[in-house]
Amino acid sequence: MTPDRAWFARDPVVVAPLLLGAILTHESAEGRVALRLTEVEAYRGSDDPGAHSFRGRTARNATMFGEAGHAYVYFTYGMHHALNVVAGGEGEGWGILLRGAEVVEGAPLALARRSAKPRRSPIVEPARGPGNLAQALGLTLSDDGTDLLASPWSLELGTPAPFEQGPRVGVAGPGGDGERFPWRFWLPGEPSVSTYRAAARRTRAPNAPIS
DNA sequence: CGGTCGATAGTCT
DNA sequence: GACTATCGACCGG
Repeated sequence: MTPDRAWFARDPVVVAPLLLGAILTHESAEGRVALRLTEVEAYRGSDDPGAHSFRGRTARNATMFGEAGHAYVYFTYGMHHALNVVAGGEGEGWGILLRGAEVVEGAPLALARRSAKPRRSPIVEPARGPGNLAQALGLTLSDDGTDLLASPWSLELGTPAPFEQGPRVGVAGPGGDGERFPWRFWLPGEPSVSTYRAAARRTRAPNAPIS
């Protein structure tokens, strides 16, 4: 089944696990890449300190406050893009971060799109982690706002499967008081699911050299 | 394994 | 000026 816009216009905590196993396909002049989603995270708005939309609409997160089913693509850490599907009603700022997927078609293209070529071991999971998933699709900020329910995208839900859930990766929230919600969902036993990491350390050691 | 750290630049205070 | 919805390398056990 191909979900419509109303399907996404719901609470992302409900929608996110339903996306597990879905096939998301992207077609471009370079070729086609199809992903089977294995790991996602739900983000809400004013009640979710871990969400980009927590403090309201800004230029960067504006897409999150728009129509459900569109892509919220952001750039972070000075080098990585990430892909979200906007969920809920307009103005709520809800979304679902796509964190991991099995590349079921177009693996050579997905690997060729990687900027950093492997130094040690060959890449076995081209779309493990949100940065790598976005890179496998060749996404940039120019893709922010694109409609995932229209060409060149297509989406087909999988059959419901058992999933697991736990705290979101790298989320601390303003104030650094840690993750509050178990809104990360994944398919157990999938190699394209990233390993858990808590939010990065926030304080530098006192007397650290300024170099 | 698990912990730690550098890269690198946009965003927000 | 600090932080970041990350990644991969490196190091110690």
